[in-house]
Amino acid sequence: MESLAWTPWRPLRLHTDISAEILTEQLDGGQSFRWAAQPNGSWTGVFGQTLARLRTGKQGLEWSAPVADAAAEERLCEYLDAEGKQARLAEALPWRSDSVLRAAMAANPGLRILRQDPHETLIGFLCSSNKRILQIRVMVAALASKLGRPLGGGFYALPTWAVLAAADDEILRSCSLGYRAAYIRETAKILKQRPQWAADFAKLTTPELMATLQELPGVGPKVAACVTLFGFARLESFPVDTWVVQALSSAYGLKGWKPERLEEFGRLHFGPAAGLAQQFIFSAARQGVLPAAPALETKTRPKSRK
DNA sequence: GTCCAGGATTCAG
DNA sequence: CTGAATCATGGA
Repeated sequence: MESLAWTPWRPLRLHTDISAEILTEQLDGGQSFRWAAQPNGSWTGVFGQTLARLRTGKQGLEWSAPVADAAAEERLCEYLDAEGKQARLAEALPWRSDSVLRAAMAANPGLRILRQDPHETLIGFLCSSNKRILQIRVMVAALASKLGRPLGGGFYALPTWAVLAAADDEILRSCSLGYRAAYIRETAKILKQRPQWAADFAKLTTPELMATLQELPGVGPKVAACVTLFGFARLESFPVDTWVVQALSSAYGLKGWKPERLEEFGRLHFGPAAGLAQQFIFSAARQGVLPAAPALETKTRPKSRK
């Protein structure tokens, strides 16, 4: 393996500083599947064509990148919302009147949506159906290392649609994709014909973008919502997965609601940054720190405790 | 061996 | 149209 020259660690000034725990939640909490924790506690990952390292030090967030990549810092600032666009959106969420959201935000203060590349987001969530986050990361890592462009140090960018469309069946199968291999393959066949797909899609309104994404094989309502949220920075998009269904059912008392109706509830209740609220609730639910529904709304005896 | 996983698609009613 | 079965794979 070729050795790679890294820049020294340097501070990355964020509008809202984040702790080591929040950094972990952002990089490894199901938004991106491209970051790996190193033994020394730092993170190494790829976003777009950029390879970088991140860690939290005494001065706050610190970064390092291959010395050859002069644009890495600027890309990291965009990726991590260093400017703080989401701080204002988070403040405007209805946490004052919503104790569940307030608890979820308090559990992960400063948590933000990563500003990801559409291509990597679509590949990641095409792999996501019926899989755990850890396994999705393994699948995506295999696609990168077997078919992607080397970035040095044993790291790889994700393969292009053209490469994926032409990839040998054995290679795809060896990535543990299961039935999702067909999703990747068929979507690749379509998108390799239009290299400007991401720029074209970015011009669409969010409802149009959602509908257009769902024309792709393997993209349903939830995957489309994740791609619009994480890959196209549509903060109003509200993905409803199994965790959100469970969380809205138990914490908001919306029992038996179907995903489509829960998505509408999320967008109406949380507003322009519903996707950011969703990420707080998703993370809190996975961490098991989401409060239960108020006793008034539960029909069973309110006093039964374990 | 059984069950389930940041769901989507296909099929039955 | 809605709801259930099916999909391939790995880990608990």
